[in-house]
Amino acid sequence: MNIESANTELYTASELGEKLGVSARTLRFYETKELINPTRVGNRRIYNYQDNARMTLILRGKRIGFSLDEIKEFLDLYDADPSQIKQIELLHASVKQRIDQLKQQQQDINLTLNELEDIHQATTQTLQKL
Amino acid sequence: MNIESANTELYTASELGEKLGVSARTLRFYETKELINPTRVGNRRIYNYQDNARMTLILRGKRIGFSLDEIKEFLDLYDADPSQIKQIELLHASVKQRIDQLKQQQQDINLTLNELEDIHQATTQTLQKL
DNA sequence: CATTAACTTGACGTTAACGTTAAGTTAATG
DNA sequence: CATTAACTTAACGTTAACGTCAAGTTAATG
Repeated sequence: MNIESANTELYTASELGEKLGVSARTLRFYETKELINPTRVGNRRIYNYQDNARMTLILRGKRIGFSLDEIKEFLDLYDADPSQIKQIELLHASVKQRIDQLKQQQQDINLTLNELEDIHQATTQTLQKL
Repeated sequence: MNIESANTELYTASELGEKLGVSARTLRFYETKELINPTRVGNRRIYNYQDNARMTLILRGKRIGFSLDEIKEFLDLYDADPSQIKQIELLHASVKQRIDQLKQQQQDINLTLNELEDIHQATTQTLQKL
């Protein structure tokens, strides 16, 4: 990375929380769960660009409906050491499982969306006739 | 509905639970939450085809990541009396909200699926080379 | 430099979604 | 018809994901 693109944005807990729409308590909680690990200056937490990115991933996982434990597994996959064959096989299997689960979820969402859009059309028409 | 298509399949709590992959306790719990309302014979619960269908909807909602309260709202929409204009407007608005939320979720899932499929390809290749 | 605002670590409280006994009731069967 | 298997309600237990004080510490500012 060259000097110009060096990313130096830093946040306190409440600042990052504000930016992401979560409480500072939530950030501390995620830290105890080892989902994030902000730098300390003294004993104050400082969140950098990567912490921000990691939190964004976490929140995406939450919107999908994953538990924090599942999200942690997920993140650990990214961090896993790929030099061990056993590790790769585990990774391979668990990634496959996730993919299948998400595809199931896509189907569920599509079914639900279809029904909701039918209802939406019907109500829209009914309201227009008034 | 004619006689031939009359659906007469009936289940006890544990039977339906077995069929759906949930415990009988879960069915009772959902009943206290007013998500389902099986017929009673004496004080034994009997679940019919419609209870089954309703449960299938509920479980789909859960897979999508909705809370039981959200699912109840959702089901109440289907049951809502569409004769009142105020009701229709409420329905219209809340359905729109759900649709938006589900579309956001689709995006989140697509992003996640793309990343996971990249990983899956990589691990597949690595394992094939051995 | 005194004070306030923002931070820190506990620790207890809360809600959701059930699991798990416990203690009694009913249906089925040898 | 006695017993067992499946049911019932009631009540307490558990885990996840934070919220909410409380009590102390540090940074910023008039």
